[in-house]
Amino acid sequence: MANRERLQRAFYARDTLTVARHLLGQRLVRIVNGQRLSGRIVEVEAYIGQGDQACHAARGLTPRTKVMFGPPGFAYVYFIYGMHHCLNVVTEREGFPAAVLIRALEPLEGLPLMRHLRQNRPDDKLTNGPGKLCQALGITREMNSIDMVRSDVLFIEKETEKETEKETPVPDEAVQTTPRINVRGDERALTVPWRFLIKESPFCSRRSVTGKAEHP
DNA sequence: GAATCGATGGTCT
DNA sequence: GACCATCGATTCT
Repeated sequence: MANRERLQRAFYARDTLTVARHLLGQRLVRIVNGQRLSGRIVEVEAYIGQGDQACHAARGLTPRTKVMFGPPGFAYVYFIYGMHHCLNVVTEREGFPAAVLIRALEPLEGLPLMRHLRQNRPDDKLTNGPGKLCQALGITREMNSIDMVRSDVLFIEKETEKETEKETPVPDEAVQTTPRINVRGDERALTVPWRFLIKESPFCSRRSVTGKAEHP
């Protein structure tokens, strides 16, 4: 297999919505004991600055949110509900707290180990949620503040479409945006369409938001 | 399919 | 002591 190109600092050092949109289709890679575990990113959410009440950094710099105020391309991993971890990638310039939460993957490499880490749940439920994908890839708080541009254990590889050498492997027609899942805050935080997903992917955490289920 | 609820511990007031 | 960017089981329609 050819060596894939990794996403560089400049990719992350942009407007958070742009980064979120273009993370769709890219490949998240985790190396465990020399083994590759990876998945295609199919769902993300943007958390942007102190004006965003749903953003952990809304209340300013604390020990926990410190990474979000740092340079782009670093991992922000937090522990929640006493049992789950969630993975973000820091975006924008140093000093401006923002990040993209990785919410779901389509499993690509290392399925046997992922199944083991996920107690043999069905393949379409291995990584279809932010807590689940961290469990499947063995991502914990120990990886908080890792530089994903330089790390040998956690990084994102560029997926280029063979035919068209566009920046994104996912065309606009395949992308859907919705409000973010399970956030608290003011009206703006609850309604702003900062969740991005690949419409037809069966590996997203949910298909629509409090929406009527279209039934086929 | 949708709504409800318990588990469980770090973070911040 | 309240809150929580979740998950999975249970209990409904």
